[in-house]
Amino acid sequence: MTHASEEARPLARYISTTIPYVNAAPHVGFALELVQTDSLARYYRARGDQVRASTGSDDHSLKSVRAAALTGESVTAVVRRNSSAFRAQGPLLQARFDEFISTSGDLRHRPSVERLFRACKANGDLYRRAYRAAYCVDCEQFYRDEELEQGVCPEHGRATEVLEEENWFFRLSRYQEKLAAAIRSGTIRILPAARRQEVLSFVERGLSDFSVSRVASRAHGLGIGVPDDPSQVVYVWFDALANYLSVGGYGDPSAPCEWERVGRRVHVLGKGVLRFHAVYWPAILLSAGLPLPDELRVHGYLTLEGKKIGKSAGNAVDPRDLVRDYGATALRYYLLRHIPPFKDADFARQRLVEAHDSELADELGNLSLRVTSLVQRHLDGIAPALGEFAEREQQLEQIAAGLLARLDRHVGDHEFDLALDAIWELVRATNRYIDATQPWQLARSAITDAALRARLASVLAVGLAALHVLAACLAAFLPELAAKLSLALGRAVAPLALNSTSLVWHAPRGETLRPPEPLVPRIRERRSA
RNA sequence: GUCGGGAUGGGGGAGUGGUACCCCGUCGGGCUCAUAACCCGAAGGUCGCAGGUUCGAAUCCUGCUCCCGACCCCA
Repeated sequence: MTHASEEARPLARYISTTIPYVNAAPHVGFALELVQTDSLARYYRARGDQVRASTGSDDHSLKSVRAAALTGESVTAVVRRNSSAFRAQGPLLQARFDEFISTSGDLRHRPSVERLFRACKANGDLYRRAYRAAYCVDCEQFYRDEELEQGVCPEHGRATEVLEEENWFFRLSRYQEKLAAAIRSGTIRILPAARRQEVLSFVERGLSDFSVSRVASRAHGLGIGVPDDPSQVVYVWFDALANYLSVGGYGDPSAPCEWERVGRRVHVLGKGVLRFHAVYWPAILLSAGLPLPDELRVHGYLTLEGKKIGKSAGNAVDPRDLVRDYGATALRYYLLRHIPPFKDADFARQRLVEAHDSELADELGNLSLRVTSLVQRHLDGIAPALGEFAEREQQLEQIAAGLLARLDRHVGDHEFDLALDAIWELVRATNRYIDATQPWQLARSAITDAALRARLASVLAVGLAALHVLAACLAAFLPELAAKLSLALGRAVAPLALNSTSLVWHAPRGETLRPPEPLVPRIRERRSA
């Protein structure tokens, strides 16, 4: 056995969320992105890939300055508080990230931004240019003429003044052809296809250079200084996008960073920041001589009970409240199965509760309980071995065995709703199988009939095998529930590997089941008559 | 204004050429192992409107109506 080749498996996937501004606490919209991204990461880990999943916070936005001004806090206090609130989102939602990049707090970030800036500059893509535009002192930002109402700031209704300053600009125009080609060819795969078209037509309409720095004196101490030009700070978007490099150690030039080594680079993002990820970011990477992202998965936005959500709109619901009221599993389930992955949709608590109760509790939870109860009562709680497969068993086996290919396809296409639909076909088929075989009837005659006794054991073994398959499949999406199901079936941990969904593969092995109890208690008790 | 998305039975969603599908809800039945859960069946849709292509369209084309979004920022 050679020693040198015994390296760790190569990193197959880097998967990221965007890093949100921290001018306010997190809301459900970002929870959607976290849960989608986490499910993706967990799924590929279960399939045997080495995965690095990252999230973080963008601490250098001037919006935080305004948020602080409103409450009278210091900017650093606002940033620190909200950044840690975002950091807590992962554990809250059972979303497991390997990295959390805080752009102000993570020591790897600044050198990464600096190196990226220098790389673009060395390639001749950064230049200084005068910028002259209307400026609102209250907003502390520039406006284009068409955004103003007769020279008056739309936010504050006060007259703007014309200001001129020098900024660094990025030669985006130079990359138009390469970007168009990369997007058209699928080198950068953009999901859904409609978003790809959108970006493509934007690129083909012509790209103009964009500013990548601001005057430092107006930055309120936020941001990263432009290398060799202390009068400027790096523009917040250039800064924020670089977080995807910081994760992999790009700031340290002594070794190739992960971004360069990883098999696939996958970004999950909201439609509002598509342009930054599909145009500016790839152009910056091209300039710096770094590989392009491989996939951009663009989700839609949520409304909340029909109303627009916004960190600034004030109606944001704290995901902590949702988890407190319904549990992380219910929230994840609703977001994954009932929010279409790419489209705008309405988040409605009532539908969350209905989905949880009828699908998780009634269909899946009850299935688990009825099977384990039968095993407990008639087989002393010891999982029996599989017997001969007749037609019914073969039908169920077919559904189970075909599941993995469907999951691969749907997760590959970011269709979490369809992935869960596919899993639920097995849930429903297994309920039907139990109804059709009527193990409780078999048990009645089994006392005197050895053949029926064997048949009973076999039926319940099939039921248990199906539950094991379900636990394995659900681990990526509902990790806590999957673990609980595994435990109920007598296996200590949730299955990590998802190599097969065949019932035979997952056949019980004599485990001693736990005393049966409801797997998923209903949120809303249904008690009538 | 420019660009884009959507309109499917009471509610929410699938469905890009071949008898319209899933979940909830409603009604009826079965079962009784189970969280009054599970299973079966039924009612309910001219798939926004009008044309067109086609042997055949929710699905392709044209026009129209309505809703929403993006174009400054936003997950």
